Amino acid sequence: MGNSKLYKGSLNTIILKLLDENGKMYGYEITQKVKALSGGDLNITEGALYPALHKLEAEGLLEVEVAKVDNRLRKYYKLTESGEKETVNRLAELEDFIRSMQKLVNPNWSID
Amino acid sequence: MGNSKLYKGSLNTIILKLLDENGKMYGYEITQKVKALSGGDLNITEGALYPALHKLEAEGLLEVEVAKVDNRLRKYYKLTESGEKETVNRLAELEDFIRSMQKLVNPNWSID
DNA sequence: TAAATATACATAAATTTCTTATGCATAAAA
DNA sequence: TTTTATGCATAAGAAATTTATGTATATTTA
Repeated sequence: MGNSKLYKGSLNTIILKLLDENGKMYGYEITQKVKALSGGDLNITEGALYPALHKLEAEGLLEVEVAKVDNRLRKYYKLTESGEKETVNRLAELEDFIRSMQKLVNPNWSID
Repeated sequence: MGNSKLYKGSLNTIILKLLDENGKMYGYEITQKVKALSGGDLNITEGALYPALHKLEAEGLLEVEVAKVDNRLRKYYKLTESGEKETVNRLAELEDFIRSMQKLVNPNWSID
């Protein structure tokens, strides 16, 4: 990411969850969505995003569908069945992480 | 860490906050404290902890005091003045991260 | 009492994940 | 017509970690 607001490892979880919500998305679309949802706060760099997408695909969590729109290439990614299961795990891990951090660094925080 | 529950970058924040709460701690004590507070969920590996402590010290955020207890060496770390200020910043960043993840992956979570 | 575990530090090699810097190409806007 | 936006990609380097060791003393267990 362009700034220091995200912890390493969280990018994959973001990608998986966005795909889970939106069915299918292409790389550039993901960067814009993250920027929009975070109010311009978070910038996913291409150097981080594309390798991450390729790796998730190599792991069998995503599958690709190439399309040509306005004479420009797009690679639509969507979750595989295995990817959907893994998304559930990753989100649970994120919740665990947040709860752990809550206990460790701030007993005043909590998750609803 | 020995598990996949922690996002990279969070270790420093954990160390700073624990020292802020407990005044002074030594490395092994930190690993045990994290294990206890997380219910055995989180394991800080020595390979991650000691280099992190050395780096925080080199940055001037921690200072060391060596002690010998039961004929065994202990290195007590505590926050410097600069370390106390930085702890506030790191905790704020962690809050920002959690709020960002909340918006991105689960609109149902919130921080009190 | 010998062996295993706990306490306590440390570092080095490899891996993962990210940033920064490029590169290519087309479309739209200034 | 030059800049910005759209859209992909990779390579070099940095940062934080894992995994694998190494050393040493104290305590527990078989």
